[in-house]
Amino acid sequence: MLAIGTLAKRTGTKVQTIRYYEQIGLLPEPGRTEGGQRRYGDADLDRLAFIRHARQLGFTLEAIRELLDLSDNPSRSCAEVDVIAHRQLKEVEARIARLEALRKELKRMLRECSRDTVSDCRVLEVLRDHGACLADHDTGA
Amino acid sequence: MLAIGTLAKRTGTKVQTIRYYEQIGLLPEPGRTEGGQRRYGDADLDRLAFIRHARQLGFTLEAIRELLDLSDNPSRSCAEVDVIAHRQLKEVEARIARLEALRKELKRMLRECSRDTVSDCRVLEVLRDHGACLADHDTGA
DNA sequence: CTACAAGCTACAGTGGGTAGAGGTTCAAGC
DNA sequence: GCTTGAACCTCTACCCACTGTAGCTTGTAG
Repeated sequence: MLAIGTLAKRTGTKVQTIRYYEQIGLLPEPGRTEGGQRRYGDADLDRLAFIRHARQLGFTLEAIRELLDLSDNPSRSCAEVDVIAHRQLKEVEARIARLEALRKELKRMLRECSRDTVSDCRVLEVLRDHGACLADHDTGA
Repeated sequence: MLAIGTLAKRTGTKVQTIRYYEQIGLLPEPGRTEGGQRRYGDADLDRLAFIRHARQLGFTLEAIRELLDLSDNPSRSCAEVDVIAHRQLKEVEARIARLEALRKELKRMLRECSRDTVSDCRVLEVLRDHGACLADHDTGA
């Protein structure tokens, strides 16, 4: 049986984060020593490793909750997992597209900057006047 | 003079967000009607437009605060603005790189999925076992 | 003059944790 | 068996950048 600190080290998680996952019901309540300290088994280790890995791939805790539910029911269709992973892929791709647009505009701003005084700084000018901006980020909320 | 709702519409900002910006000192306290309602002028409109545009480019409110300070002192060196914009560019590029790695791994997972039952789902398998993962995301905290 | 949209303040909640205060327990060394 | 101190416990508050709600007041069009 592992103490919380050992589990933390093994999975590269902060101790507080483990308690947080327990609090929101992502990890089951573990057994306790007589003194009230948490003790974990191998199943907990696996589950936490799964969570951390999914987090590293950018899945939200809600998505991870779904994945864990599916994982606990081995007979259910893999298609449901597929849907979640696809959704995540789409989101990652959307974020990349958005960031690429930002990158482009930032580079353009910097390239055109005369590097003199603020009064004729191209960067500030672009920020002031959206019309001078070529990026296709939306002006709406 | 504009009421807060009009200013909100003109800049594509939520009313609450404008009040929030005032609260944290990003927008100056505007004049008020006798009844206590905020009224804004053109300077406020420009300042808020600047803030929103910088937000769309991913600048943090702290960075925007710095940019606004610089913008208010036209004689200062443009180089300081340059530093902030460069910092932002680096951050955007780092985030893109990270997301590209995630995208690659997600695609690989999905490509290899047999689409049968959960018990032999490749996606879950990869999540379970980091060793099966090719992505170079760090395993540490 | 009345209706009601739009404004006001104050506070709570979001996601995904992180940090600290103040107290208790475990395990190793003597 | 006793002491020490690292690691544990709970509880609360904080981070960013907002967003939403409750309960009330003000402005304006008809």
